[in-house]
Amino acid sequence: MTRPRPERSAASQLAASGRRLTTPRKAVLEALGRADGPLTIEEIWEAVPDVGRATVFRTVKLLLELGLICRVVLENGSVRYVPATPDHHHHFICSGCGAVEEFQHPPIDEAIRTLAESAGFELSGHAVELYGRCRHCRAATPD
Amino acid sequence: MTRPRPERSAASQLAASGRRLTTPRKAVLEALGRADGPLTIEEIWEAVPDVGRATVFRTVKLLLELGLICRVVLENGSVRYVPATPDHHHHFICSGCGAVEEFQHPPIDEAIRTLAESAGFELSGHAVELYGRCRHCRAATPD
DNA sequence: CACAGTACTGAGACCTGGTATCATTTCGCC
DNA sequence: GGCGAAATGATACCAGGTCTCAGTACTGTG
Repeated sequence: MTRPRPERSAASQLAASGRRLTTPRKAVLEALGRADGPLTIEEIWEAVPDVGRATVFRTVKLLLELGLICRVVLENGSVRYVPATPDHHHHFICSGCGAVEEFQHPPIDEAIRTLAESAGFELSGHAVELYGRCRHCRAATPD
Repeated sequence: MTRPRPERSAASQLAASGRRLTTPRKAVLEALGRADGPLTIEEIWEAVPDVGRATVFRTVKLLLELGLICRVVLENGSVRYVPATPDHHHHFICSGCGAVEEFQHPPIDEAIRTLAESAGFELSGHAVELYGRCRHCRAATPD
């Protein structure tokens, strides 16, 4: 098996700060991996019986800090979570099916950097979220 | 007086949908205008005595819908509000002083449009927020 | 293996931001 | 002035999230 296993990096990332990859943590990570869309905390909790609500919150917070999962803010302000690719990326959120696609697009980052520089800002981070309808939903119900 | 008064447009915008520019609404709008940074709901409420909490929430929601104010999501997820310019714009949020600057930068929008098109997305909207330190704060405490 | 120390957990109380309800008030218009 | 719609304030309520705490699981050291 040469395929990288997510647990592997999760475990080592946690270990690096004296944390452990426990059963509940593994379960939350797997639940997010199984899902075919972003989940709310509530949905994660339902997908993970035998794990307390507080633990789900704690775990999600921890995984966020470690960059193992990613918070997605929908257009209406509600938040959901998806497993993250470690690289810098942005999200496209489909209002039809709720799917979230990650994308990278250097021109956007480049434009942002240029702007910040010319305005004298020192960037520490940025968030870009796109809202609309994906190929699938457009094909299903074209205007 | 040729200078456009915000109340003017607010009143007409409201009237367009059968709404009224009442005392509490004017007060909320003015409180946001007086502030030199984005306010939380709580701060708005404190700045506006004699207005009920529920009314503040209702008013903010309404003003948002009308585009008269703008929601700003901070890096930690908390939300604040600033009076909006009616044009499409993005935000730069300073982690030092909390100031929010609006900016327009066509290259960013252009890059986003290009990306969406090539991926087959139908865009309905997008959010871009930049986080970092502004000129002032950099000057005050340079690294 | 025993033991000590730390990380972690579940249950539930709690806190906080926001909404729903409803009787009352305000405003625009006739 | 009087009518009806819009708006309001008080308050009860709900949901998302945190805190506390007693107990459990794991790690490593002798």
